[in-house]
Amino acid sequence: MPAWYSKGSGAMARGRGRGRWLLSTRLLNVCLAALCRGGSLALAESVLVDAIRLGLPPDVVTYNTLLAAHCRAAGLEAGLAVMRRMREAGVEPDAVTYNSLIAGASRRGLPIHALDLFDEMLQAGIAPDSWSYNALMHCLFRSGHPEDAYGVFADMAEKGIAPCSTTYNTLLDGMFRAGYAMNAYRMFRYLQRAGLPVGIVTYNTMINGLCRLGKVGYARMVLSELGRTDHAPNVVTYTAVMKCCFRYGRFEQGLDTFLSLLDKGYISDAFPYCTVISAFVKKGRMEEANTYCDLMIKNGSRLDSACYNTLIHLRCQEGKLDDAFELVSMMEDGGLESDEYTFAILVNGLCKMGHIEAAEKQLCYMEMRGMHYNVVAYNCLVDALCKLQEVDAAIRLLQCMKLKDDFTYTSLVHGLCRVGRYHMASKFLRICLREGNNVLASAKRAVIAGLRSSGFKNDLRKVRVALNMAKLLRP
DNA sequence: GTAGGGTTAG
Repeated sequence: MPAWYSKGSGAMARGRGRGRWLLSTRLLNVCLAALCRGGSLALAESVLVDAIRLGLPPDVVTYNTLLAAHCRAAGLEAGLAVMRRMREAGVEPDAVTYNSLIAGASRRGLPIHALDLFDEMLQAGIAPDSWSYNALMHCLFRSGHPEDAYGVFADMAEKGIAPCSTTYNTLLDGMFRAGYAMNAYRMFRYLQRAGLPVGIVTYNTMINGLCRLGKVGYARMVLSELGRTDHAPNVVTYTAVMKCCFRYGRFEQGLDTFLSLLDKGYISDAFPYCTVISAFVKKGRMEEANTYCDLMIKNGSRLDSACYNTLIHLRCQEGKLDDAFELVSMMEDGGLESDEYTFAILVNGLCKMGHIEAAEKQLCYMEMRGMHYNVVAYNCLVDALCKLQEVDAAIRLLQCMKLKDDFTYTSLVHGLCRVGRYHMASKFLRICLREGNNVLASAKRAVIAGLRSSGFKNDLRKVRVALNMAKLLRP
């Protein structure tokens, strides 16, 4: 050992040594974070292998970075695999590790997993921070458990963890999703009055929530209020506005919004492209949809599963099923999972091309993969059977569906009316109303007109009573 | 490492 090293300054030298390692691990982490952000996960993994080979020790931040990226790209399982790897390497998970996993569970709509992870965290003696509570609350709201989400908020207050702007924004978003638009609106006003944090995310949450629930007048008001503040509207604001235009039949206005974003170079990711592509697909303007697909790909931002779903939907609607399935393989080979949207899009595409058996197989495959019950995919098949006048097959399918909604019954009621089975249609309409569901006004009109023309007076009376009852009971 | 915008069916 050289004299300068041992000469009374061992601690300092070791300290300096440790400092050097810290710096290098930090550099490694920065490098991995950049690679993960750019979507080069495989490269990030190989950099980690090289670092370990060079004797550079990865720390908890290294693993947390990789874990978050894997979780985002391939789901919770992939994140859990990284946690196992870090434990094997002797690095113990911390609050950040668990927060990322809970966020991963949230993205996949897995509230039970999120709750289990939160418990596991407590068991391991890792104190949850405000991010843990925010992520858990977010997961519960998004998966349709608003009461439990409020419970988490109360728990947070009880533990003395101060809510931050994210907490309030998550609450606002959750209220909208649970259908409590007015409560959200009141809370927004309360935040303003009380001087609590109200930023661009808050405004965007309000505008989007109001638009989604059809309260376009209120949304306009909040948007013009935003114009009078110091907060600049951003690409998120405009994407929400665009979507609202498309939804309420103002196609040209939506397209103009998109084009001005494009013109000013504001489009930094694929979100606005997906909105405008699917609006073109809905209009049947496939050529323009393809033009913007090319632009989106050329734009160079990483394509995630929602982008792939948009492209797959376009191919399906063009009748190019082989290309659509090719895209599914491409996304899965790239480490992205197909999700409930992918399956609904495929089932819909198969039905549209008349491949009913293949659509049924796709539904079975979905169950085999252990995916969540997919009401949209089932509705596509119900609708296709009705359109083919196979209403008995549609009824059989409906009877084994775990969950039915307005779409299910609208398709069936329309289908039954189309083949002149008005008595059966009125029966299902009443079942639907009794279950708290509803059908489109056009379906109600079809049943009433049919019953009237074929002289089913008793059924007509029962349907009218049921419709009036439902109207009284609805908020 | 958490919050806001995008993708499916009548």
